[in-house]
Amino acid sequence: MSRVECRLDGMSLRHALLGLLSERPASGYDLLKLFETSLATAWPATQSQIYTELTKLAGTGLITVAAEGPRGRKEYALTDEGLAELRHWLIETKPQRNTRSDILLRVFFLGVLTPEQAHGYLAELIELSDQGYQSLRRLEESVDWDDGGLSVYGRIALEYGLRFNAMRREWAEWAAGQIT
Amino acid sequence: MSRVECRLDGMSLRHALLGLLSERPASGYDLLKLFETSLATAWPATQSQIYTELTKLAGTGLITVAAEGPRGRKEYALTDEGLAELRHWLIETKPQRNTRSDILLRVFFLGVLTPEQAHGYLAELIELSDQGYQSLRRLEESVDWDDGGLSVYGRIALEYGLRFNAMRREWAEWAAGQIT
DNA sequence: AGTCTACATTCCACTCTTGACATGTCATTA
DNA sequence: TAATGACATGTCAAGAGTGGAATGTAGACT
Repeated sequence: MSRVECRLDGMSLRHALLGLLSERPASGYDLLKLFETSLATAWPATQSQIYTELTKLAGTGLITVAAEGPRGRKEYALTDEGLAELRHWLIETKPQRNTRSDILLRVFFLGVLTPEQAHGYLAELIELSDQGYQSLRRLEESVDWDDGGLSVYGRIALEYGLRFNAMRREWAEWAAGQIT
Repeated sequence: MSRVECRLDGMSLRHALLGLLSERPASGYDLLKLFETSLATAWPATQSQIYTELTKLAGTGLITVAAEGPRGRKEYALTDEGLAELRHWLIETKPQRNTRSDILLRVFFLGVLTPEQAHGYLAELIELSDQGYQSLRRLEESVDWDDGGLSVYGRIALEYGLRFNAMRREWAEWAAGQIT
């Protein structure tokens, strides 16, 4: 009740799991698959990370083991406390952390390469952006957009990815033109 | 010479430092300031991280203490080995790591909020993007673009930031329209 | 009956990153 | 001369994230 929880800024993985469980109960394995498909672009996570965090979340009562299945399968479900925590995370305006981009970081130092090599790097970026764009288009076609609550906002997140890749491609083309 | 260096994927901070030192020698303090200004958008780093990494880099011979100054100031300079490592990092096509974005992650779960609250979140994003854009515009005006090698590619990186923030603003406005 | 694939979890060792704490010096200016 | 602010470095604990190894079960197909 009156526990003093010194909530830190990070812990987005925790909230990603709560968010996915807010839709429907799922096992660690299910969640891993969901991360690989829907959340991969926003917040990639590995198997070991997910299972570790699930154990912690169950320990603090934000989720519970709702059912046990065939192969030692544990199906987790969100508790009321967990939903409250998820809402808190979404509403309480946590100043969002700066994103890191090693792609952009490299750009700063392209001056140590020859112009040809720099062009090569930008060409790679263009290809990468194209691939990202195409892969999202394929995802768009394969997903059933009449699904759950994730579908509305999942579609919005996907649009972000499309626009981002398009933007990056155009920028890289422009940048290539800037290098004599 | 024939050391077998099992280079891992990450360690971008290391290369960010090598990159900055490729321009001119600098102290930890100088580098901290450079991170705050030029590299802040691409790869934020804290003081403790920078000093720790500088010590490590000096230990492995990628940089050296070129001079000592007034207040225990140690001026580091890139060695030939360090330059080689920087070039290696830039050229050897390391598949770039996925970026994490808690901003985008939240979007997936806006369904647990009311439409009004979701609109509120998107409005925050619009404001954030505007602020980012304006702040980069101000940086653009304050920087001497006839400076060193960083200026050409620094300008290109800055353009990336401008386009990114503009894209995100437009996307958030579009997204707000998608929510009934 | 044997084999293969998908399902399913746990543990470990390591690096990266953050945020705070701790310490001290030089130059300016009030 | 005393205070202040910019300069300058170092250390530590804890959380976040990576990558791999180890283990085993259920179902489907041959």
